[in-house]
Amino acid sequence: MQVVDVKRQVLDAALDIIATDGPDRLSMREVARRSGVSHQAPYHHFGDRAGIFAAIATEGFALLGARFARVIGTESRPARGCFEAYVRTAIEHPAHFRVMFRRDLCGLDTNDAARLAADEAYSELQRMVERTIGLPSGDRDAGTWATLLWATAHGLATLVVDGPLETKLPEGMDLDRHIDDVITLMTEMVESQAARMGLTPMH
Amino acid sequence: MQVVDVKRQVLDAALDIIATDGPDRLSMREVARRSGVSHQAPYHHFGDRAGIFAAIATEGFALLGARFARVIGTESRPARGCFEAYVRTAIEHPAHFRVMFRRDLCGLDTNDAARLAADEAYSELQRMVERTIGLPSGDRDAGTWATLLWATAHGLATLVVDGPLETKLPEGMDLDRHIDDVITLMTEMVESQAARMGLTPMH
DNA sequence: TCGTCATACTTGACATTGTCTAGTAGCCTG
DNA sequence: CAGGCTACTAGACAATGTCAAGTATGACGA
Repeated sequence: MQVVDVKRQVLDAALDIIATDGPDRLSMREVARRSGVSHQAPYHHFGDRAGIFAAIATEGFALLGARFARVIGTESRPARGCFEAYVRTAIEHPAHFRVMFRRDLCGLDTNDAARLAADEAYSELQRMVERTIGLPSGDRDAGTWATLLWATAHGLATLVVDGPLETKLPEGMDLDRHIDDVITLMTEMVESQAARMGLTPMH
Repeated sequence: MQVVDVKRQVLDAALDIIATDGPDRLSMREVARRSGVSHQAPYHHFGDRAGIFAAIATEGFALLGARFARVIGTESRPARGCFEAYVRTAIEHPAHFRVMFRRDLCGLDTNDAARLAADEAYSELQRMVERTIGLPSGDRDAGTWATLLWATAHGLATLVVDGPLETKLPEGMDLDRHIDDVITLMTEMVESQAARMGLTPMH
């Protein structure tokens, strides 16, 4: 029996480094040092550097997917819920978010677990879009809508997490409020455009 | 007189590495090797690793700014032109784009030249938004619109350049065509929403 | 013509890194 | 108690970012 869960501890140390210094500054030896184990212990659990990032990405996609699932169950306006889930996950778990879409870091092309988790979250997203827009997934336009909503949510989350938005904020303006305004505007547009196109989103 | 412009050559070698292997795999010694100079020559021109990234970011923002300026002069529907300029710059200069918004890489907070170029491009973007939406820059909503359009363009460009979009494409669908569809949909929505709000975008 | 000074490099050294190889200590199963 | 598995530790290696110190070349003022 182990006194502590080394694997979890290594992961948390990694998340800590990523959150403060960025993923590029993460070194295997540093996480080992912070976890109080030898410089090879992390390799045992994660294989290599990319393995740690893959594990973090997997965890991140699980968080996002769970949030989506919750929204589908409760939210009366899925478009709003969709945006909020995406952006809030990014804000609450910036270290995860910074890694999740970086294929170069976590070897998303070769790591099956990470790709599977990403696919899972994307399916959830697509289901949200179908609900929001009222188009069957087979429809050609469904893909266009999905990409548009995904791009907006992803762009907003990226701009917030990476920082450029904060510096461009009109003075005296609260960031959370601003994000809320943007989401509201987009939601309004999406809903009335869908209505104009004769689609029947479930409210 | 130098036979070749070492600085330019180093920059091109760096761009080449970034485009094929990603920014994280860029090593100072490798660019030096490819440029046929000593491992310290790049340091002379760029100070440190972040200096190379900052130079690339500066170049990227200049490219983007120039494209924006051109659109403002010619395009009759600025919203469309804005999106296309952003996304096409990203597609045509993926190595630049991958670096431009990575503060952690290029030390955007400390490097004045890079920040200046970014601000310049952002001002251009803001001017585009004002033209598109027909709101004076002082208006509280102008900031909301600016962020929304920026986020959508940025998200779309990111999803394209980083790859996830291509793998999620409906089968038999052309990527360029798909991007065009997404931009068309968003442009339509933006224009009719602006009209509904009683704004007078210049066409 | 000479000394000075800046520019554009080169060479050498050092600590730190990712990762390979080779262990070892404890536990479970037969 | 033998054999094998898990969870590590220890040592070594090439490659990296960067500091420090050198050198060659050209411009410029006295």
